[in-house]
Amino acid sequence: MPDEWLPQPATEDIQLVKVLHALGDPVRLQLLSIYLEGREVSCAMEGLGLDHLHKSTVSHHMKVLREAGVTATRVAGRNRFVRLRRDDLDRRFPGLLDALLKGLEG
Amino acid sequence: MPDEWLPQPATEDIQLVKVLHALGDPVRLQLLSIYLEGREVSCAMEGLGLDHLHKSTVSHHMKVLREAGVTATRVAGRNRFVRLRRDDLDRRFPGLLDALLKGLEG
DNA sequence: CCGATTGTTTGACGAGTATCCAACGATCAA
DNA sequence: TTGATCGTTGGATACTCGTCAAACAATCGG
Repeated sequence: MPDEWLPQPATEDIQLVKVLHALGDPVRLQLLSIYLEGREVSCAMEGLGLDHLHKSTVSHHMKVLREAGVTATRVAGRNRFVRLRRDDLDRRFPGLLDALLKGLEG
Repeated sequence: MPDEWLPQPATEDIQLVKVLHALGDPVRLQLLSIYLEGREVSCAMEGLGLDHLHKSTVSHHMKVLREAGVTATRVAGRNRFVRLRRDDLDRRFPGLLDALLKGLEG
């Protein structure tokens, strides 16, 4: 059985204001910095700096990022592997992710 | 008497998460697109696409942008002239404003 | 001085949101 | 099948936020 993907907006439907709103939160910006490392991340991974939050809270933030078009989620068994929609975002908002990456480092 | 400026965070104190939060609102993103044109804008200017909002609401949004470090406000008589802190933002988050400008056009 | 203009402040209200907890469904392992 | 794991969903709660309205302060023009 092939992998399934959770619903997400089409590339051309990604709206800047929703992306900015999604990223204008400390927890979700922390998630972004994790995703920017390029790994596919599972929800319950530890050591992400989110251990102080309930799992349902993290799940909520991941949903916000997905619905804003920032991330894509692949369902494989019990696990959901989340990754950045880097190509889509780079095409839609060129330079934005690069600038955010720099800003998160500095 | 020289111009006065409303209080604003120092360049090195501008935080990415606060900038993104400030811009993650339709009205404030509209204000940004106006400021990006480079003009100094007075609060009660008409034809900015904000005629549907109460003046106190616009004032509130302008305050949010200033406290996030996005704009600077110069007080001259009854008027407050708001401009982008382009140099500060470019130094702190290189490429961010350029990417936003592109994203607002497209 | 007086009235009009410009913008802020305060309070109020409704909507949205971040968080936790408990319960649940689905999946995997033994 | 049984139990454990992964993540979502719903309710509850407290907090934030966007908006308007009214009052206010400061300024400018006559």
